[in-house]
Amino acid sequence: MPELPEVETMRRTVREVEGQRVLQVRWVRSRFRPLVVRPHRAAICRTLPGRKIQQVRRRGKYLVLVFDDRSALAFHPRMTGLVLVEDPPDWEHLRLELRLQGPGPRVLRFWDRRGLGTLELFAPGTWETQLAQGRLGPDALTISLGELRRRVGHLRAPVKVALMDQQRLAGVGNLYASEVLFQARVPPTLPCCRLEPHHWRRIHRALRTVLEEAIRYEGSTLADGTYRNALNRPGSYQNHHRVYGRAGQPCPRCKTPICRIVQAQRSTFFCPQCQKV
DNA sequence: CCCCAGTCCTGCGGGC
DNA sequence: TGCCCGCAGGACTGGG
Repeated sequence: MPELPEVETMRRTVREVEGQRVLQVRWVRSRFRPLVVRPHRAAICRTLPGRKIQQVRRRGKYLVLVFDDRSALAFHPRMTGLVLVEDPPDWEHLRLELRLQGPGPRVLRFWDRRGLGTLELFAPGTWETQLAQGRLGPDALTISLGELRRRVGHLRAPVKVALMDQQRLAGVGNLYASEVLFQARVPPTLPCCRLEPHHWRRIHRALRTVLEEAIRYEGSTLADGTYRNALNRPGSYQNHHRVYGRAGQPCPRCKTPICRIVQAQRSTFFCPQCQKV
């Protein structure tokens, strides 16, 4: 579930590790399948100890620790992963601890209940070309209108499905795709290539307003309670969702019941009245 | 290039 | 009470 607003909130709350030095890498064994690590654990154990954490960055849904030798460690939380400097929700799903030295937090943890999250080490000076430019599209928070149209405007895919393609624009997942399209008053099923310029202007504006609003509320913590920022605090944007998870409830704009449909095997929520062509 | 279905994983809640 | 099943979905894979 962590999408751009949740990972950005993680970044802001984990920034106090900047300037700290890594003392030790500790892989936590459990009954669950081991954490997926690229290229492999030995490389991380060899590289990290002694390195100073220079910056904590975010790109799309990835959180990136950039070290003093320009090597970088990217956390990808996927569905249930958390990066924490406080105690985790439980101890049995703790996957990794970095022991830290310095005036700030003593430890940085990666916790993941479902184990879909990944960890990836990048050689010095390579993370931006490999991850940020290679694998991901421009960040959804800062993408320009022209770039948005150039990257998705020609597709026959439904606009909601296209907005979630991380190679085209990075950071929007299932929850915020529905919220953005409601805010933009664009039907989620409309093929990208049938959208008009005014649709793209509204989508571009809604990307900024919805994602920034969600960041202000520190992201969404759904009913399962999983999502927490690095200080183990839940978000509150779930109290401001207009359509996500609200099937059958009245649209906040026109009171028409919100619809739920399935697109690309995922739930989409929208208002059939407000979101018309 | 494009698009779709299947897969990974764990916890939870409904049905019986 | 216990068990089975479906569901949640990000990103990757393989097929057409």
